[in-house]
Amino acid sequence: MPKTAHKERAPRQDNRRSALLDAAANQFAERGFHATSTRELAAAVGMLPGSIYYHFPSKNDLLVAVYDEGVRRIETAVSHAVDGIDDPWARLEAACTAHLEALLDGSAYARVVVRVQPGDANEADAALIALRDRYEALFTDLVSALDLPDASTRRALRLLLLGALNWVQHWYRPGRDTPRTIVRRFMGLLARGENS
Amino acid sequence: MPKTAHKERAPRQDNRRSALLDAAANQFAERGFHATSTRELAAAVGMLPGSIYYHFPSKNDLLVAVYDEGVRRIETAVSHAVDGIDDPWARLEAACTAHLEALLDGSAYARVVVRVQPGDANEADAALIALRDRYEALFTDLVSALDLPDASTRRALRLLLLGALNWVQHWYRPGRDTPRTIVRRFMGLLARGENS
DNA sequence: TTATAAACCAAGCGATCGCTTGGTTTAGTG
DNA sequence: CACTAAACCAAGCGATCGCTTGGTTTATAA
Repeated sequence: MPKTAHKERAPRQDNRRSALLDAAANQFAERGFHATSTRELAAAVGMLPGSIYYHFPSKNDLLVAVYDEGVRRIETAVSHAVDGIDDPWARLEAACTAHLEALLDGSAYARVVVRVQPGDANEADAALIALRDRYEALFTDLVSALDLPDASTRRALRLLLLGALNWVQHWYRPGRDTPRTIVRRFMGLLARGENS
Repeated sequence: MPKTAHKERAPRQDNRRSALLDAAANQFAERGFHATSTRELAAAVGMLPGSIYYHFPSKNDLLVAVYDEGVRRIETAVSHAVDGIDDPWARLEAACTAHLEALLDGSAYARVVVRVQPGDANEADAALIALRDRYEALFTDLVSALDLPDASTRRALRLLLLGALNWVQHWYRPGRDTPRTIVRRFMGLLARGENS
């Protein structure tokens, strides 16, 4: 007996799942995961608290969804930024600028990736770490294209840069330096082999 | 009429305030501020939840006390580390190593300073930021002793280093590199004027 | 030894937490 | 139009939250 051909119906247009995801990104980025309640999120999109659980099985899963989208957006921005550039150092600088712009000018999704720390969502930690590792592999490639002496130096440069960049949101003030000039200053501090 | 000479009695020896502070430092460092409940803290030192409020007026104030102690310990470690060293770059490197050792090998107090972010404790934010600024002024001095072209370069170096160092706890694994070698690699990546 | 304040205990208050359950409305499909 | 599943609402459950209040024990100074 043939299994019934079960056609899945498409989502409706008044679906507020994306609005809910946006609200979660904003709240998680600004107030942190634990400080944000499901009732606040529901109120932000004009629905009742229980309705959240039609779209996501738990608050943890909602965080993972936001985090995933955040990683995806940064990856996209960085990939586009380095596209068409040949010089390895110029590629790295373009990537850093895109990374920083995503964190500072960009959407709240990107900020969640940096703000939420391991341990904030106990059971979802593995998923978050895997996502972050996937993104940082992109930087591993960019650094490996440079002319550096050994692997430990490449690793140190990658971690130095990512750390410095992710920390910027702790002291950044919108009116002052742009992401571009910040990255330019940071790169100017580095010793590029025999200095260009 | 003379005001009654009111002699304040000294604290008793079985005072568990410091044990409570230690427990708070550990929990805040490992699980974050919001994820730690006052009941957990009380249980960790073997007292009842309400007894906390004899020592501290609120959970926020407890955080500020831990944070203050954390800043104090890092300041002490860094000050001792640079003591007796003359060369400005060597002083900066020693300071970075001490800073990193405090974060990684050191007590949980130091980790709280880096883990807890603005917005985690709404009303105590100002106090936390003031404490962190006080500490970072120490680095401002160290960097200003270097022979660097202008103020923006000094500022960039300070923020680059502090960012990279504070981010280390996200990827550090105790078995591998020591704080000393990590700092040495970081400093090796920097362009020191006309390279020594 | 006695008075006093330090250092807690015991019990619980009101609020809020994440989440569940059963029903209702509504948009899309045949 | 009839039907079905998507997308919610309405109401509240049990648990946990930070914190309070009134009483009890105990170390210390006089």
